[in-house]
Amino acid sequence: MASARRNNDKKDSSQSTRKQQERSIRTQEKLLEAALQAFSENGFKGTSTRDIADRAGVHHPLITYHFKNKEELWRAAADRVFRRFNSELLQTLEHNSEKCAKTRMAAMIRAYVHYAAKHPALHKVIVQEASFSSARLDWLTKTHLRPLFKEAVVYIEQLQDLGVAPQGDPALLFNMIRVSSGGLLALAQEIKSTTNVDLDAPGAVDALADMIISVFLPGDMPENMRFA
Amino acid sequence: MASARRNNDKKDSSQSTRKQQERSIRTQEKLLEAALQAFSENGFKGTSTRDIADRAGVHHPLITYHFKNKEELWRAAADRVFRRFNSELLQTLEHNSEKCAKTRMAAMIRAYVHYAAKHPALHKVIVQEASFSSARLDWLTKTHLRPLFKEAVVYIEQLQDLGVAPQGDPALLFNMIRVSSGGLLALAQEIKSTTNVDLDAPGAVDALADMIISVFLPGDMPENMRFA
DNA sequence: GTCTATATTATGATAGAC
DNA sequence: GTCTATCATAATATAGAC
Repeated sequence: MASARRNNDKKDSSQSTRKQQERSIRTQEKLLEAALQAFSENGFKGTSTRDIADRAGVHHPLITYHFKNKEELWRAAADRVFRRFNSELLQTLEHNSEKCAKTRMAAMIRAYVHYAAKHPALHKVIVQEASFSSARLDWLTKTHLRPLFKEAVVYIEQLQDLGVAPQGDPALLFNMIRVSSGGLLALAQEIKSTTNVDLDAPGAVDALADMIISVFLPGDMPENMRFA
Repeated sequence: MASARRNNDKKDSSQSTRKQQERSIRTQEKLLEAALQAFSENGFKGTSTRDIADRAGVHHPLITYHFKNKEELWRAAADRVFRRFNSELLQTLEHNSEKCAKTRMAAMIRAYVHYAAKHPALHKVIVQEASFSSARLDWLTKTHLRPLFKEAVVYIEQLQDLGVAPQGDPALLFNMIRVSSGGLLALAQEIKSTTNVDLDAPGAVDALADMIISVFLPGDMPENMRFA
C-alpha cells in the first residue's frame, strides 16, 4: 500500500509537493491575518505567539517555521495591510485622474474611510507602536507612512491654494483628516456604546466620509477648474 | 538606643504612623503615575506589574499591597486621569459661563487639547481597551466616557442650530473633534517623524487648537447672541 | 509598611520524531 | 511540512520575615 505511492515516485512527489506548498501558503495567510488582528488589539508585547497560533488554528511552533520569530511575523503582517492599502489608494487615484482636485481628494477620503472601516487594524497597529520609539515604528514610518503622507500633504496644499481646504499647516490638516477617518473607526466599538453611533450600520461609513469631506473640503473649486 | 524610642511610645508611634501614611500615599501616587504611563503604552495585557513597579521605583509586591492586583491598579490609574480631566473641563466651563456658546466651546476645545498634550495617556488608554469588549472598557464607558460625551453632544447640537458648527450627526461630529484633539496628540511622536510636525514645539498645541476651532466651528454666532 | 523568597503559570523559542 | 516535548525565562500573585 505504501509501495503503491512509491511506484510512481516522480509524479506523486511533485503533486504532493505542490499540495504542500499550497497548504504552506494558506497557513501563512491564516497566521498573517490572525497576527494583524491580535497585534492591533493587544500590541506587540501584549500578544503571545500562542494566541496568534490559536486564532489561526495552527500549532504555535509553525510561527517559528514560517516566520522565524515574533518580530518578523509582526513585520510581515504589517507589511501586508499597508501594501494592500497603498495599492487600493493608487487604484482610486488612477480612477480619478481625469477629475478635478476636489473630487479626486473626496474619492481618496472615501476610499480611506472604507478601508479603515473594513480593516481597523490599519490604524490600530500604528497607535500600538507610536507611544515609544522602536525598530518597528522606525521601519513602519520609513517604509510605508512617510512616503504616503508626504504625497498626501502635497495634495492638501494644492487644495488650500485653491480655497477648497481650510488654511493652516497642511501637515496638521492632513493628520486631522487621518485621525477623523482611521482614528475614529478604530474606536467604532467604544463610540457605539458611548454615543450610540453605529458605524456598522449600512450607510454609516458613507455618512462619515461625507461629513469628513464637508468639514475638511468646504470650499468650491474655482469656476474655470471644475472640469469634472 | 532602641529603648529610647520605646520610652515615648505614644508620641513616637503617632509620628511614625503619620510619616508612614505619607510615604504610603507617595508610593501609591508613584505607582498610579507609572501604571497609567505603562498601560497607555503597552495595554493591559502588555504591561507587567514588574514594569510598573520599576518605573515607579518601588518593589513589585507593593502593588498587591496597595491595589490588590493588576486589574484594580488599572482602574485606579484610569479613574485618576479621568477625574482630573473632568474637573479641568468643569472649571473651564465655569470660567466661561458668561461667554457666548461659540466662545465657550472654543475654550473647551482649547482645554481639551492642552490636557491631551500634557496627558496623551488619556486617549491612549481608551484606544488600548476599545478593540475588544472587556469589563474595563464597560467600566470606563459607564463611569467616565458616556456622561461626559452625552453632555458634549448637547453643546454641539446647540452650535449646529446656531449655524456655527457644520451640519450632520452631532455625535459623529463630536467624535471627529475628539479624535482630532486627543487622537492626534496621542500620535505626536509618529507625526513628528512622518510629517515633521513637532507638537512639542512652543505654540504648536495652540496652533492645533486654533485649527480645530476654525475647522469645526467655522460659522459666526447670530448678531443678537454675541454677548461676549 | 516594606522586603525576600517562592509557588504557579505563561511565554518565546527550539529539538527531534513523524 | 507538521507535530509533540521541552528548555529557559518572565509573569502574577502570595507567604512570611523584618
